[in-house]
Amino acid sequence: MDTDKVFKALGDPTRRRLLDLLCEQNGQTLGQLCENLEMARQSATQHLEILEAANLVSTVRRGREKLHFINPVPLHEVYERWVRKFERQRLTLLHDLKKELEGE
Amino acid sequence: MDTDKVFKALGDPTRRRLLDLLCEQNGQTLGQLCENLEMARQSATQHLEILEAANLVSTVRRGREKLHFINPVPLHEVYERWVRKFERQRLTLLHDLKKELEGE
DNA sequence: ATAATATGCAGGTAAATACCTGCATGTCAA
DNA sequence: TTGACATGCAGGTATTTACCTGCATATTAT
Repeated sequence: MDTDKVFKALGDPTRRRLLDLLCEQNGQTLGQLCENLEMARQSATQHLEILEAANLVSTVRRGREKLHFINPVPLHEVYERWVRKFERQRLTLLHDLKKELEGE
Repeated sequence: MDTDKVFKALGDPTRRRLLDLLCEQNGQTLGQLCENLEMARQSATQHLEILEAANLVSTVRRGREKLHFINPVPLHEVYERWVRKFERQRLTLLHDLKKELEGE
């Protein structure tokens, strides 16, 4: 997994909106997705390319249409490998802060 | 929580590195953090300001030093409110894909 | 007091990013 | 086959971003 691509992809609100839309209804076409965004089709295409490069979205052609499917695996991997390690800190934060303020 | 600020903050590898450094040792000064980055102090300062604006880092002044503490709460909230909703999709993805390929 | 240290502030530049318009290609339906 | 439709491709621009240099301020130690 390319962690940087995943985080960069998630760093834009339009792309998170696209993932939201696919979460509501998976397998939407480019046109369908565009109806819910306030931007030109080409802009949406670029966002979808970034999501696809991050492996957050997979596509399948059906005739002249392109269907988009969400892939939640990278999200879960990001959580497993990156977010969880910080959760331990929640318990020790106040303790560390107090110690530091006391001059260690 | 400002979701956009959190995601934008996490979208940069230097800022994720800073969070990693704080995870290893909480409460580091700006100078300590800079020793582990290959960039000017002012650049690191800007990154830390972004992390602070996203509430991922809190700071405390001690004399002429500025101590930085990681705050994992926004990360956990991002996970709770945003990542979890996509996990359900993991089970239905293949099913949806198959249905779509068959022409629905 | 003064020198060293830690950080803050004010810009300036180059690259990345997000957006667009215009035209081309491929597919379906009448 | 021809017109309508869905998407692809090639640029162009304006904003944002990441980085820097130079100088200012505040704190500590001698």
